[in-house]
Amino acid sequence: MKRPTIIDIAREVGVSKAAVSYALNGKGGVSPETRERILDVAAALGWRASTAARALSSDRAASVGVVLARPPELLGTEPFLMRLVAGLERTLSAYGVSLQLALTSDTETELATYRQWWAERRIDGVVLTDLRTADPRPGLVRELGVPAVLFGTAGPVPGITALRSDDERTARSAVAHLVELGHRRIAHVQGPDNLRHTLRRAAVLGDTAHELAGIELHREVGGYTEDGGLRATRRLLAARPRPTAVIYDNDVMAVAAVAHADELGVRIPAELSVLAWEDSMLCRVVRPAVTAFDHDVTADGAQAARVLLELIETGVGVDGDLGDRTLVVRSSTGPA
Amino acid sequence: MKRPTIIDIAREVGVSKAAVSYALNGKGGVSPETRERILDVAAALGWRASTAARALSSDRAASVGVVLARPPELLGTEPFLMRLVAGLERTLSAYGVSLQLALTSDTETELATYRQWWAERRIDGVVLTDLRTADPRPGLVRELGVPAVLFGTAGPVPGITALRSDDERTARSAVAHLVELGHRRIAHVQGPDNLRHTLRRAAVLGDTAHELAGIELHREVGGYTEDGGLRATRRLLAARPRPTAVIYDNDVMAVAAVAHADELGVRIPAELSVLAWEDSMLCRVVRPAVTAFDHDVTADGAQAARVLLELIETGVGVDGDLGDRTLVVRSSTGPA
DNA sequence: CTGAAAGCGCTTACAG
DNA sequence: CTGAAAGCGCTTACAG
Repeated sequence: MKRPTIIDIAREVGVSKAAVSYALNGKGGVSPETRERILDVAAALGWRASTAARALSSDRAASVGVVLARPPELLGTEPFLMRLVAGLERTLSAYGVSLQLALTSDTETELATYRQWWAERRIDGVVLTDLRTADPRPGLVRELGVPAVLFGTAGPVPGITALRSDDERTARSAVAHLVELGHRRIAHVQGPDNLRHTLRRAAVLGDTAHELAGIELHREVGGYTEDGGLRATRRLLAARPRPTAVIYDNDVMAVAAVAHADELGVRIPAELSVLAWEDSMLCRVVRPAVTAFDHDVTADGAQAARVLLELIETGVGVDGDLGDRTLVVRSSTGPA
Repeated sequence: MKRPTIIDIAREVGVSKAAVSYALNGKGGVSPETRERILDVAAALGWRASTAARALSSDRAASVGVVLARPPELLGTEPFLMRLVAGLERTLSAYGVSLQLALTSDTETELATYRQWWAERRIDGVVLTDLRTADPRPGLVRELGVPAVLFGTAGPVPGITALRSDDERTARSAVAHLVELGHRRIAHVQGPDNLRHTLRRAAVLGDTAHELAGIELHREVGGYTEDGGLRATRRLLAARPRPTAVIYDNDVMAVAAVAHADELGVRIPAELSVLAWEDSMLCRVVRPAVTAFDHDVTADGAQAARVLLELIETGVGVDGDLGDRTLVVRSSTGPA
């Protein structure tokens, strides 16, 4: 019941608590035999360093924070988020670092959370996702001096460690697939307009379509939600000439379109091919099943964790590249 | 950059740091004017108590832990988990308590995590989900003295605070719906055999079926996964006489059956009615859409957080009841 | 009502 | 290689 401290160990072994601390942390200043006895006693007592005490004296919280900023209705729906968290947590826990998780839907709260965590010395660093246009967060973490890793950016970000995702490659793969099927009127239903990577994708898709087939992309904003995706689809189906294929920025919007094809008055894929930027069980269970990009989110999360831990440890962050996406062709895409 | 401490405040205001501490914590021993000046200065400096220091002196980590023990492939798929986390986190953060999250797939690691968190004084309490048969966790938290709340039990658990879910009510609603449609051969595809609530549901469903229609339930173990659900469905379709309706313990298994009805060689609902114990977007987007039980997971999570915080604060935990489930009838259930 | 002091459990220069 | 000591930033009895 009473949790043991290094004083208990010191008493048991008959040395000073400093010696115990040195031994436990693998530093010099203790003879090999003494060290071994100390480690034995510590193990026997089930001792583990109090994070509070360690944090106070070494200024390390042994904890890393993530804020997921998503509208509540999407939190349970997008499998992506939980997989990312899983990847982060697995790696962090292997290094004895714990994960603090917060969920918010507005930027105000998110910023306040970072400030609070840092001021309370709860965390040693953060992972930032979903970089927005005019995003206040990079500025904030720079101001506070919080070690931060940006997850999934288009390119390097001044002063912050970034993990890039190769949107050009994905865009090329998506457009090539549709163009090969004969599509020339292609639309893109994007996520929220204030997310940088969604704008980036729109730009890259536009360029690629132009390059590969000399065509312009029709663009609609869907905002990631079922409802937004549905409304965007209605708008683009009303356009003349009407697109014959759509690239959706996530699984939720693409699947919403497929599930409501009847009400939308469109046959998929006969009249409209549907492709999703993100795969999940949703894409697999609707009919027709949705052609989508698979990728190893958990591995990406693990990489983010490693880069952040290194940044915290050494003070220098190394930019990296997230894993590539692979197109899984299913029945929702067909000849134009 | 330099994070302010109570010493900075004390110096600024011209009082002792004890006075600052009293004022900040709303205790007596400080005159109203002094208190106000202290609070003003603290706010101006952006001061927040170091959780490490506070934890060390008051033995409170201001943090609560949750371990989600699920096979990796289910982590991103079951929306339930993220919603539960969301409910917990919202409430905790309102009280300045943070959430430590760990994801594991085996009991060993899970137990080790609780031990470690407690030994390191990282948490003040835990929420336990998915109580298993012969579950070692209640014994462990009792042994360690960790305040714990059990989420979703059938009844009270000796020595631990429990939040009950009314499975009788849900079972009655499910069976009544199917019986009214004329079904007499009903099957139950349950979750993993080692989960106590899944066994409990099986028992309660069996009793209810007997009571309402004088029938026996066919039982299969599906294990919550797509694949397990599919295999269980194959088995029960091979039975003679064959069931005409199935109650699945979660959305994933029910939806897997609907999505693969063709391969299974069964028409839903004409030949087989399908009902899911848990609702999600998955149930809404497959065709036919799946009749399922909706409930407010986020509210349940919030309740768990409140009960746990109270237990930590006062030392006494008050058992409670989770919210009820409502049957959302869709197209996957029809006349026998 | 207020202040000086000890203590929470570690880490880490600093002398021996 | 080892030990005594200060310090991290709070809280809280304990005297005044």
